[in-house]
Parts: sequence; structure tokens; C-alpha cells
Amino acid sequence: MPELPEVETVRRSLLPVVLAKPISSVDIFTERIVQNRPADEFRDLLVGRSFVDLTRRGKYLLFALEGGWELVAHLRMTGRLIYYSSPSIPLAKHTSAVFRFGAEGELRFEDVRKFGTLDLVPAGDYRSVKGLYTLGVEPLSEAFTLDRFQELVHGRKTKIKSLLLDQTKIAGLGNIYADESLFMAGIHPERSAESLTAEELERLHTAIREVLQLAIEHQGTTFRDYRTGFGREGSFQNQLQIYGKKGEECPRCGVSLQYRKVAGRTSHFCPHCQREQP
DNA sequence: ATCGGTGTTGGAAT
DNA sequence: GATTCCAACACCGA
Repeated sequence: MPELPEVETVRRSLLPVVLAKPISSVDIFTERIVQNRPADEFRDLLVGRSFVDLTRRGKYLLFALEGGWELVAHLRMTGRLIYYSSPSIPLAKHTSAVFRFGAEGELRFEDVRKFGTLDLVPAGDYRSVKGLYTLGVEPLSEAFTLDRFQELVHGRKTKIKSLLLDQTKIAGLGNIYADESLFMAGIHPERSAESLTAEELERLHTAIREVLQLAIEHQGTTFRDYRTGFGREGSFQNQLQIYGKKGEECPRCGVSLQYRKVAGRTSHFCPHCQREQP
């Protein structure tokens, strides 16, 4: 569910309300959520410390703590990180963890499917967080140049959509934004990566950055579970061009939009604007 | 009411 | 190594 724009929106919304507040207590309701150490050790290490910064890498949220620790959170499919100013608000049914800041409110991790994860690591030491350790280039950073993208694609026979979803190549794209980027660039999701022309690569490179930036401006896409750090819905679902629009008309040419499984994922495309054979 | 599908990822199998 | 498939879990809609 939450892809780069959603995670970035959560980061921006939480930033002003979770820093510099000592953690008074931590409740773990779903022990499994804590990955790399026992839950009681996790609690003991957190209590008394404050978050001093909140950054993002791909779909990971990185809470820097006093004393050289870092809390790494991943929302997976249905996770939410929401700040509540009052502890008297009843816990949501699927609350996995609560970080309390005394009288200064609390941060709750809610997660219907319980796939979300928390890791507490020495600051910057991501060796125990496998997906984070091997994460690819940040698509909105200056490091994601056209040259870098060409290197990633060079000689790769895999389908371009599979490559876009591969977090060790580019960090943060998920199913929605992969489909939207490919539509914006006019490229069929099943084209082999190495078959893309220089012009197509340039269009796709630009499309990825534009789609992600636009989605952040709209606070992400809420289909069902995703919420910002304040518990609000995003609005980019109203701006989507093709994701979830099987059978509707292509916004560019009017042809009926199709979908099929590509790389195991539901994939939407326009059979006219995105040709299988270039 | 049962069943297939859901925005992610890692590990096993190929 | 590259790629594909499936499980982890709960819910929703057909």
C-alpha cells in the first residue's frame, strides 16, 4: 500500500509532532512487529529517549533517537503511523504498537494485516535490516540521473515493470506508481528493460520523478488503509490516470484500458498508448 | 457463504 | 545471479 509518496507524506506530517518528546512508555501488542531483538529489550532501549530526526529511505521511515539509536519502520501493506494528541482516544482494533510521550500525546502503529515491521538499530547500521541495506537509488534525489537509470536498465532482460518494482534498483516505487509512470511515458509494462530506446528511457525517467512528486503534493493515494500521520486520507486517488481503471476509457486516446498480471502484480495499461511491440 | 484478490517483501524454488 | 512464486494476515466484495 504505502509507496514512496505515502511514506514521505507520513514523514512530513509526523515531523512537527514527534521530535524532542521523551518516550515515557512503549506498548507492543503484536510482538512480531519487532524484528531484530526481543520486544522487552526494544522497549527498554526506547523509554526515556526522544526522537531527534525523522527521515525516509525508499518506503522506510527512519526515526533518529538520542544516544545513537535509530528506529526503522516499514508499513508494508496496511500499516499506519498516526500521531494522537490525547491518550483517551480509544485504540484502533488492529493497533500493533504505541509510543507514548507523557502528556505530549502518542504515536500509534496500526496495521490490519500485521505485516509492518520495526527495527531498532545503532544509527546508520542497517546490516540487520535486509531490505534497507540493499536499497537502490532514491528516485527523487540528484543521484537518480538519466545516466544512472540507463546503467540500471542496461542488459536487463526482465520486464520493465519488474525492474521498476525491484527495490534494490530504485527505492520506493510500488504497483500504483509503476503503472502510472509507465502510462505517462507510453511504455508497455511487459517490454523488456533492455529493449527501451534512449528516448523511451528519458521519458520514463522523467515520468517517474513527475508522478512521485505530484503524488506527494496530493498527500498520497488512499484506496482503503493509507492515512497520513494525522490520520487523514490522501487525494492522489483522484488524479490517477489508469491504476484501478480497467475497462474505463484511456484519458489520452479513449481506448478501453486493460489489465493483466505482470510479474505477479495487477497491471493496468492502455493497449493503444503503450504498445507491446515498439 | 465461500473464494479470489489486495497497495509489500523475503525466502525458497527454479 | 536472475527470476518466479508464495506465504505472512485480515478484510472485502462478488
